[in-house]
Amino acid sequence: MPAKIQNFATRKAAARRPSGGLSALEVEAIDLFISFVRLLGMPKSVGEIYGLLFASAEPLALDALRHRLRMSKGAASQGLKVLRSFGAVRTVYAAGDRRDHYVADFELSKFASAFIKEELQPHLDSGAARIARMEQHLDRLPKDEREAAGVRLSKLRHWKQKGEAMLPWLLKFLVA
Amino acid sequence: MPAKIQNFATRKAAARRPSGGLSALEVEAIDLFISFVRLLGMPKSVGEIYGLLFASAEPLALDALRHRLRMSKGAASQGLKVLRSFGAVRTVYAAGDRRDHYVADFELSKFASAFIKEELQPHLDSGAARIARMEQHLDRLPKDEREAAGVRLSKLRHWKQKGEAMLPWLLKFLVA
DNA sequence: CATCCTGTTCATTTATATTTGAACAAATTG
DNA sequence: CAATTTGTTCAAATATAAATGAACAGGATG
Repeated sequence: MPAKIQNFATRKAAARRPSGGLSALEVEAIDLFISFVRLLGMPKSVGEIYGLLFASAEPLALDALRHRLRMSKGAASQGLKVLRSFGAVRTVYAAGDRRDHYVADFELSKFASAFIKEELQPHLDSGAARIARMEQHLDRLPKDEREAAGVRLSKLRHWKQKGEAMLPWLLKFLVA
Repeated sequence: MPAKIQNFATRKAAARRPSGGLSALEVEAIDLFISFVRLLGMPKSVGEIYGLLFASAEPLALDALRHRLRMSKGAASQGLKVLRSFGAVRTVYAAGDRRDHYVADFELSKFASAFIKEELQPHLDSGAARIARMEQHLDRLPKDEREAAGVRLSKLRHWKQKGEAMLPWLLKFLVA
């Protein structure tokens, strides 16, 4: 019986969907978010899912996403997992339906802070550790090479410091 | 005759190069820059080359890079081309040697502004174009859907504005 | 409690990105 | 100007990332 309602809605909307079940507006949104998530190093499927949820007025279940995006079960499940993990997407209750229905959270900052926490911060940390190790090696260098290497190391420390100074600012800027 | 000098230097330094021709310090620098360039979406080979040049006191020719990094001719040539293209590396004159000798430029901002110019800016531009197209589509939507879609579009405009505001600031911060 | 429904996991397949090396071009040398 | 050196390009090979779909787990449903 819910199937009937869904069929009706689907048929009605189909008139505005030239490209295989997606409206022009949806396609633009999906493209936009694909290129956005790729910039952050995430798989395309994550962008597709978020893009469609962003464009959709109603919450969508995993199966609806699957069918409209022509995407495998696995990719949809994984993509939603990622999006849930940093709160870019959340489930809403749908009476009399035990599937999870998803809506997009509109805060850009969800993506930004996930990226900072999962990508930038770890890189800065491992960079700092490496610089520390390089300082150890410096001591064991013959004095003629030590000076040149020391100049380079101080450059690295300067960059690290800059990166560390930037992160909190960036976060504040994007979340605000 | 230059070959003899190089041989001597190579043999002398070999004592401090446990891992196949590279000193511990060099390996750390290379690792550091590999992860840095990967973050910017560049191939690993670019990080290897820059890392070794960064660590080296003397300018290195393409063949020297090739051999020490055990990298193909093609990859070394391509990598240097990329690095040259945004000024992360430059050639220095070496008397009586017709090969190009490369040194690392120490300005982090070279990477940063290349990334902004080649990645961020184009994404922002294409995003802006897409938002404009979406506004066109909006007009052709039935009025009941237009409102919901309008709210979403205004979110997108807000993000775009934020991105555009951030870029100049970011650039200034990193170049300074 | 057997069956159906929903979603997850993961080995395999497919797609994409990177590297290799041989062919080539250009410049230099004797 | 033939031979050599240096570097580039690009088609093919390789390595890496992502998507697929079948097997599975758990929870609802009758």
